[in-house]
Amino acid sequence: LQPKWSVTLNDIAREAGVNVSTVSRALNMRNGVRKEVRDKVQAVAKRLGYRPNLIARGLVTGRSHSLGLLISDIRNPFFAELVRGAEDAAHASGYHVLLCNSDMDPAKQMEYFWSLINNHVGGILISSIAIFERHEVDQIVGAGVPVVLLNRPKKPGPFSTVLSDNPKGGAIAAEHLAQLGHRNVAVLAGPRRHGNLNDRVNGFLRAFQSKQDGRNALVVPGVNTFAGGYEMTRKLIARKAEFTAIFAASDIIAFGAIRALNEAGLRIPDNISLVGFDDVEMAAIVHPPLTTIQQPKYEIGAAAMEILLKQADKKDVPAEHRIFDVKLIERESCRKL
Amino acid sequence: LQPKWSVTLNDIAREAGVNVSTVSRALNMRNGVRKEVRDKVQAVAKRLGYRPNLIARGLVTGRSHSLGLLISDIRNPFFAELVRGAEDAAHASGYHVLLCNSDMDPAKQMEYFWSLINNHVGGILISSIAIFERHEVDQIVGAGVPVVLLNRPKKPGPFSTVLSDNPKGGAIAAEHLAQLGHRNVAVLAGPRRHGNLNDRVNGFLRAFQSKQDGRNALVVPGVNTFAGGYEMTRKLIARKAEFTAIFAASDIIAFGAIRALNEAGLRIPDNISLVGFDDVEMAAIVHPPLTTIQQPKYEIGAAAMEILLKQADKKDVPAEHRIFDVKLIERESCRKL
DNA sequence: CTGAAAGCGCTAACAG
DNA sequence: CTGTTAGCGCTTTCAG
Repeated sequence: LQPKWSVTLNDIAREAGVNVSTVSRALNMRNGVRKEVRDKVQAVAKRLGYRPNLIARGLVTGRSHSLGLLISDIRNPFFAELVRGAEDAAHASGYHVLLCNSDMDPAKQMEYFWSLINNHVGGILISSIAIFERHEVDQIVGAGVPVVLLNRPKKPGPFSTVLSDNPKGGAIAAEHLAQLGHRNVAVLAGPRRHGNLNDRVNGFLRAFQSKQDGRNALVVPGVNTFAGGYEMTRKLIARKAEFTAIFAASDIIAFGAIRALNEAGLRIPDNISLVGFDDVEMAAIVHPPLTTIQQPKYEIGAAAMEILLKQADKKDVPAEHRIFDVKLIERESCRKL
Repeated sequence: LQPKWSVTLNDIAREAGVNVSTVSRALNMRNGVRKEVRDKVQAVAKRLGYRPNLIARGLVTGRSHSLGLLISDIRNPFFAELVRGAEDAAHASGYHVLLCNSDMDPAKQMEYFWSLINNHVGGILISSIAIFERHEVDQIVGAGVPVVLLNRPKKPGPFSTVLSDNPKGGAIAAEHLAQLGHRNVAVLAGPRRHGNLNDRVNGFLRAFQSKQDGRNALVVPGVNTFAGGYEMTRKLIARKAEFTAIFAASDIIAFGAIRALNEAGLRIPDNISLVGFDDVEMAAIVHPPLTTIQQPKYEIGAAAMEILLKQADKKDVPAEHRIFDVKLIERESCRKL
């Protein structure tokens, strides 16, 4: 049907008997074009099925139409929710998102970062690992692209941050378990260097041990996945640790714990109480329905993207910081001792 | 630190005292450059912190470095798994993926499609809706970009397809339920025009009703989400339909059904047996663990992407078709009548 | 209001 | 082997 792969401004210009620049102006609705020729140009464009090449446009304007989304694994439902919020916000502003899964691997993360830079994204949303090395921070800053971090507390510096009140969430979980009479609790902490998760367990520990009446928290590190939660719990059981409750630093870890507990013949909450963190959709339908700390995942993703959009393709927009509140969702995975 | 935003081939050329084209050749490791100057150029590039502008390169080579991923909702764990497979495959070939959530909305889908075209992606993987209108097919073909479909059976035509054997999966589910003695089963079918889901229920219906001994299947349409499964099941209960088992066309629908059943005081599998489709990770840990049809989601995504990569930025590569096998995973959500 | 020309950063002929 | 030139498709001066 079409001889050429795609039709360009030049094709329209020739067909309409005007100059390319006029076509450009006409199509971009700039004023400074007689209505008469503008209509004609637009008619020709339509007839030829013109599609603007945004890549070419971006090259000259210096503005991109895409943002990077650097997370650890989209299969984690927490990230799926977050990414959806971010994508919706980006789409509303006419931007695309490039999805990158780093698996918490610092090398892979930096590789993706530079690759995004090479593709001239307007900004990058990062939620893939907790802590950057100093030289990594320097590199990122040097790249000159706006960055929003979703995994570390606000810090003076060039990066915007948005996150939920993780320490408070941990504290709420501790209060809850303490109130139910639990004195020995295992905390499934996740990776040692994971900012959000660490904040949660630190918040938990501080609150739980504040009252010095023989409370005991046993923290076990691991991977922030279903398999990770499963493994941590199995280890716990194998080593015959004494505990009546578990605080999992994320729901996905809690789900793994449920599986391990079930396999070991331990019943929730009869033998072991369990509280998670995130309140992903599935938390309500696992068995038993999981008591957990809720944080607004979609909103966090959307808010982060909105900040990024403000900064994208601009310079010297100041960093911005937002913290979202958390709350306890009581379901059926905890019992009074 | 750097006065300019980013360093270009020109900067290197000036600094190294050679021509841009020489720099280009040297950096791209093309032969035809004396080792001596190549080393010098590369040294300068490194010192200046050169980053190739892939956007500009793409403009001249006509090749892109990104592919579109057009799905309905990343929050659906099935898609998350699929997307992860696709992204890994793309990344292995140096491509990025643009994630688009269409929510099964045909208009939104076409909007995304054109937007991807305007951004000159090398190909598009579509799994967001079942059936295209004729004019939509024409548009997509006319856009001249390779497309792999994940949601409709192989058809003679320009589109590659990869999917699992949905009819067989449905049939297996039917056999299983029939063998357990169920005669009245409700099937939670999902959207009427959803290719994969329709194939599953048709496969189910054909197998279930083949033996003419008074078997009865009641199919109820709805949305392919957790909320959708919940709603369909509530409707079923409200209308006091008679059934001893449910076949849900997807796990996510099954999860919604579990919630509705629980709320209604119906126990699984004591009162109602339930079988799903997909075998997402959560299927193993909901209560009770869900009997379901397994399909290789990650592999499907990866295979689709590999086909797309073969076709990306090339023309006249023939369409390719792959079908993946499915199998029954027996867990604890069904009982013998 | 419109055309001509320059150029974004890069590659790809074509000469030398 | 290397420099010169042209041009990808588009926007944006700058003249007219």
